[in-house]
Amino acid sequence: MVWEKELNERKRAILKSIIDDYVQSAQPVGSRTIARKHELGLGSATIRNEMADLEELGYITQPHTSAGRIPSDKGYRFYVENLMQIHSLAQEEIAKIKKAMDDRIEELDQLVKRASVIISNITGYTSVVMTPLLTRAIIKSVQLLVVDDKRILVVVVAGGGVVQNKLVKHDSVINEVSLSRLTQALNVIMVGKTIDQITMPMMIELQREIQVPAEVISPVVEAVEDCVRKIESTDVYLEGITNILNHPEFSDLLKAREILELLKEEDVISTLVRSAVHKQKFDFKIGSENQINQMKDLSVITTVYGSEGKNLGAIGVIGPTRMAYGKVVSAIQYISELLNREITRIFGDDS
Amino acid sequence: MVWEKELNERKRAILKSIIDDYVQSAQPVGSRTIARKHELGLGSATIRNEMADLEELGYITQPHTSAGRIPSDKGYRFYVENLMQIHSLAQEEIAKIKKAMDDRIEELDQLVKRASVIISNITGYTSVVMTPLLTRAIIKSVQLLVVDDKRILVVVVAGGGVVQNKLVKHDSVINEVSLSRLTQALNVIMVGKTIDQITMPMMIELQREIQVPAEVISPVVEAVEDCVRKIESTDVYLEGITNILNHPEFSDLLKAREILELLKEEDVISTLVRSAVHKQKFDFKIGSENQINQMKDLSVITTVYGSEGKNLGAIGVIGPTRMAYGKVVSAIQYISELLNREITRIFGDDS
DNA sequence: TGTTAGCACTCTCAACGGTTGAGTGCTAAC
DNA sequence: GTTAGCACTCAACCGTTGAGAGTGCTAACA
Repeated sequence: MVWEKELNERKRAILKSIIDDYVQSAQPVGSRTIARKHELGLGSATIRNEMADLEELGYITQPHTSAGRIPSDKGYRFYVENLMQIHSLAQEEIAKIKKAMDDRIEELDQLVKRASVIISNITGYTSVVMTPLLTRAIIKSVQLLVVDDKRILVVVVAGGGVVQNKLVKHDSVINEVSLSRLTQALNVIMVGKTIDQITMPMMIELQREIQVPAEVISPVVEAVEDCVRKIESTDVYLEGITNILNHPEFSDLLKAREILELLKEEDVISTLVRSAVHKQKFDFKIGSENQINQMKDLSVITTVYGSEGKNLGAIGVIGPTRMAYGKVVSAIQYISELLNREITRIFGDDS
Repeated sequence: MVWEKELNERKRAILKSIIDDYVQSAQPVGSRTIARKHELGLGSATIRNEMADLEELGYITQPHTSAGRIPSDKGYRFYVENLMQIHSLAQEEIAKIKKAMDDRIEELDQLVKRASVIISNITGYTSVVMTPLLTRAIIKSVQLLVVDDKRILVVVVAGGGVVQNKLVKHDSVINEVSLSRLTQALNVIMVGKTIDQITMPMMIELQREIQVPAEVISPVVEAVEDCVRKIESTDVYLEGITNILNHPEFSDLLKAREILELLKEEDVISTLVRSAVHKQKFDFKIGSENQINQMKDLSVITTVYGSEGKNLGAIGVIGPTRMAYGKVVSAIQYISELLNREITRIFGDDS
């Protein structure tokens, strides 16, 4: 915090007033407005002088001469680090969240998606969530179920009780007995291991020992791999994309569309959120701090979630730089805590 | 078709020209434009007279005096029923579709969603799809897998190889043997039946016979019911919602947002599409033919899909009334045929 | 030395009014 | 029945203008 010295109490108060006002009104805020609305006990001329200083220091800018001031990215940055008030959620909001989180969801992915929906609803911005990152999942059990004579359902259960399944189609005739033998053999080989601990020789061995045609074994093994891949993979979801349109900075349709197109680019959002998972606690990316040029008017706030000190993913919101940071932070905080509790509940005593 | 008598060849040609032009340009089209662009061998004054007639008959309207004409809903209706040309897709479009449909998907829901994505891509409109309606699904097998000592995975396979699973949590200790006994008993009761053929007495009987605590049985049975419900339930998905913004009629942000809000209302879309499933072939809902007031500038084109003469659901597009009907119809037709083929493949010889 | 009132100046925005151009309806001639 | 010609209408464009908000600067005051 090099800047801290730079700004005395009064400048801070004024900067805070400017930002609070601007966030609320979306209009450049002038000296008179501040003198009137916020009780700083100062005349507008004094504030004018201070504002000139703040502008020189780069915390605020003027869209044009004779307009009020708006915060710069640097201003917002200072705000979130030093000035922002995190007012706790309103009682009715808490009730709303609790209600939405009410039904017990046992699946991890469903759970985080639900949390994302709630954040989007409460904040009125677009929320973003990364599904749990379960690297090197340990296989706990593999099951094969006969669906019909042409199809087998492969079910893989991994550590933490995460389940994936996949249908495989084959053209051989296969009876229950040999299938259950295959199931057993697969379990012997795979249980307790991660997918990359399972080597080719093992599979060849398997193929040799079991009297099941290769046309069945190889798609089944592939399906197991697929399932593990799905378990280990993380996706990034956005909720409430159209909330973007609710904010006047995007009332220009061209801009709005540009943003919407951008948000559809999975990988952009993905890298954005993924970087957050290594941080602790809250991570702010304000305006041009996002490398991407089209995002220079957007901010991303994320926090990590997980269980027992282990980060599993990140969750947060995307909105205009002119965002109600305090409110958003408190919402994310509250919901991510609920989420953590739920994850601990279902993930529980498990590795 | 009462109207058919109303319009002679020339009026039809002019109406078609107006619509074709307007769909392409989004501008009211004047008599001179038609006289020039389309070779009808008529002067603009003649066309002017005919247009006056067409207006009186309600096929076209004038946004204001001294502007060109735009088609009315009645005009579009006549167009799709009598005038529209269905030009087959371009070679590259076919290639694109084939490529996108390339990977074999075995899950029904995934498949129709994929088809929806393709339609949205090809047409540039928002596509809508209703997932397969499998009423009174016949249970083909129920499996219970131990995930860990607190959780059981319930897997239900229904007719057509549709699979659903659900995790259930319980607090009892239960061993493999009694679980497999429960599995067997469940199968004896349920296989070959629909969910509403399974009665309370059966379950009580089950509970009495098997030495498995009620704390386990009842959540398991509930989970089975849940799975069946999920199998039988249909959802409606939209793809490419933001495509709406690509059309000038929604360049008014207020209008655009209204539409986007509307499309978020699941039940609106749901009832819209659901009504289509009882039709045969294509169904057009043009502008105010949609009962909902906010949809008076939107058209919905749907067709049914299914396997072997059995309708499973509907798929189509939502776009502005000023839509390239011909192109959309050909795209939907082509893709739904592909979809039908795939469904027949995976659904196959099954009830 | 810090604060403030006053004033001239700047810039946006909305309203106004004239002009342009596309398109119509009507009439009269072919 | 068809068409050329003409007067008329109306939205869109554009430059002008005045109001309003806000600034920077200066001079006076505590």
